Amino acid sequence: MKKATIHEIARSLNIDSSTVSRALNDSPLVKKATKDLILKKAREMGYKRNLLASNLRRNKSNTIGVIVPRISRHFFSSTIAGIEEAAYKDGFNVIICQSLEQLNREQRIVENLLQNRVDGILISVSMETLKGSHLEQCAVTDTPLVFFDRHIKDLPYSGQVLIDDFHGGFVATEHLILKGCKKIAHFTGPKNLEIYKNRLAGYRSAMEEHDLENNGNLILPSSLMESDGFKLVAKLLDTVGDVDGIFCANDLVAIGAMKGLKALGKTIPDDIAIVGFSNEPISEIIEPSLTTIDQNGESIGRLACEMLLRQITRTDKMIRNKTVVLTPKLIERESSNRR
Amino acid sequence: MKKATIHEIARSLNIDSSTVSRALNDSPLVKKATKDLILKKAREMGYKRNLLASNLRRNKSNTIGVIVPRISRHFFSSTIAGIEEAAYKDGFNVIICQSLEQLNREQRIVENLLQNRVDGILISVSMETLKGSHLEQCAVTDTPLVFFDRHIKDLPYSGQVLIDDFHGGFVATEHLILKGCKKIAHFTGPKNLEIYKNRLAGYRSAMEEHDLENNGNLILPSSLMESDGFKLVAKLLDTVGDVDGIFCANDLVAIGAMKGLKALGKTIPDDIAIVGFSNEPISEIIEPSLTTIDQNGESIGRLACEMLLRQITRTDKMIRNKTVVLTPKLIERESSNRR
DNA sequence: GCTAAAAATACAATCGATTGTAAAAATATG
DNA sequence: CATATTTTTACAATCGATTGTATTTTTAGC
Repeated sequence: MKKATIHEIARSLNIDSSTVSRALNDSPLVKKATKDLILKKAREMGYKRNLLASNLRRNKSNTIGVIVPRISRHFFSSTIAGIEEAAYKDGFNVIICQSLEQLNREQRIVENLLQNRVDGILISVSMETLKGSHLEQCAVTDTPLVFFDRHIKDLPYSGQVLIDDFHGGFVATEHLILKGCKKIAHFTGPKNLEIYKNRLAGYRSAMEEHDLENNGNLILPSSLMESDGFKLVAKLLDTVGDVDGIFCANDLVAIGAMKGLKALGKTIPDDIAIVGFSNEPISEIIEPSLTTIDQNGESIGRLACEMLLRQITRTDKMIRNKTVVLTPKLIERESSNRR
Repeated sequence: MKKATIHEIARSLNIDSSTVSRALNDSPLVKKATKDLILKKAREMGYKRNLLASNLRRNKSNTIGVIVPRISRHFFSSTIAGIEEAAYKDGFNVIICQSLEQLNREQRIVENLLQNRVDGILISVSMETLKGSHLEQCAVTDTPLVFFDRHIKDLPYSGQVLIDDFHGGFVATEHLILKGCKKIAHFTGPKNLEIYKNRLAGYRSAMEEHDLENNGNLILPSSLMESDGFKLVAKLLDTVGDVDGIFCANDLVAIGAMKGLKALGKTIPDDIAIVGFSNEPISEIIEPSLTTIDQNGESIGRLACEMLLRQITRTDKMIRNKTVVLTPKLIERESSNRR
């Protein structure tokens, strides 16, 4: 069977391949009659443009790479939805990759995307990503890079779309305070990630503003797994007896905590009220339903993608180090609804 | 700044680019000393192989495309985990795409993957996919294709890795029967998809084998959304009063049904027992926890990918129309635990 | 030290599409 | 009808890497 390249088409019509190429790209340099002829023949021969060749020649792939820790996390799959929407609108393709929270996977992915000459990269870094040496390659190859949500500092050539985690942490904590909680603990995330540092800072700020104790005993580190939440409540109640509220760095930990508390015979929210973070779908379904902070993943994804596309098709000079911050919002549910 | 191609490296070392290429590919045709020299220079110049050019020339991309309805569905993200594991082992890259249950998106994705010259495609089709005309392109371009889970019939050139949905439906239904249910309804999925037809057939078979009524009133079609389950229970209890068990085609519908039943004042499992399908993580967390059927997504993904890779690197002739069937297993939880 | 064999490198074509420019064909102008 | 102008098509280089073959260099053997 023939391969069906523009050259095959050209040969079979006894014309030049450059004319075929132009016809297939609907160039005004080719007259209507010839175009029709070529298009018909192309269809007939089952022609399929070879994007490798085309991209190589044009030095442009019309493709952006997206790197997230895990596609199964609801927050990330909604950012991806937003990204794909924005990308599709401008005729760009999206390659989705997951680092599975591993730095070495993230490095391999970046390397591969750059080798495949994507036009730009959107990334939400892994928990293991402390610095961006592997991302500097993007600057070297002049590939625009935009962080969303989980970012790292000090990469001046990139843009970022973030949510105001400080505000989220503040609002979550203050909500518990307003519900009457006096001794509120915080289960935090990996301390190398800015977002968790900021949620923690928001917690601290709210506690201080209301003159509540927030010492080390009340702040327990987790690695964001459900099992962490389960174990941490036991530890917490062991060291600090009279906790009446917990703000968790994400919903999974919050759910683990709820299960742990139930196992310890505590009732939610009356003994201890809980607030999570992320508004995972499960937070609405469990019982009691979980009060949480919604981040609007789709907007984040859309905005990040739009920013990236602006850099790719930059009319003006490179827009460096631009930051957009979105404000998350509290979703009140039963887990904090104290009488 | 220079582009850093093999030609740049060659020029700066005053040797030929073919030698550089061979050195970078660790060919035995280049002696150690030159290799070292070239590698050093390449690193120094920040060389990055252009995979577009390489793949074009080699006519091979070392990449497979994966198409799933939605990456956020737990079952699919676990198949993807299995796929990536198997692909990585053989040095293949994976491009993940989601059809979002839309045929036209699925078509665009297939087209794009083929244009990008992936070495093979793994697909679990959308709900709208009734026939495989867009997939026939794979045969035309000689691109191996393997279905997993959601497949369509009559595409003889492809392989498939399925689960025994008939058995799953049978086991789920029989479980309810053994738990003492007499009038069991089934909320089914889109009837164009084989898997839902098979689950339904399994349900029917179990009911018949135990001489239980299974007429049309008991079989209600859903489009697999939580909201469907919620609405369907009301409808069901309206038309058929004394239902005491429901087997749902997936977990989401089951959860909707549970919520609907609670809203109607029914208790689970005592008034009505429920069984879902898929073992989504949420099924373990809700209360009562949901009895369901586990499909072992990771194995499916791994096996499908291995089958595809075998076709890509086919030693023997094309293995066509091979089918592997996995047996799903029942996970007993509270939603069916009648006294 | 000289030829034969082996090792290392250079040359050149190729993958498929794109694109600037030259050439040819069609049309317009006087 | 001859020339100028415009349209259409052909030629040829290019993107960056790979690879079969030819050539040169090195090593071996005597």
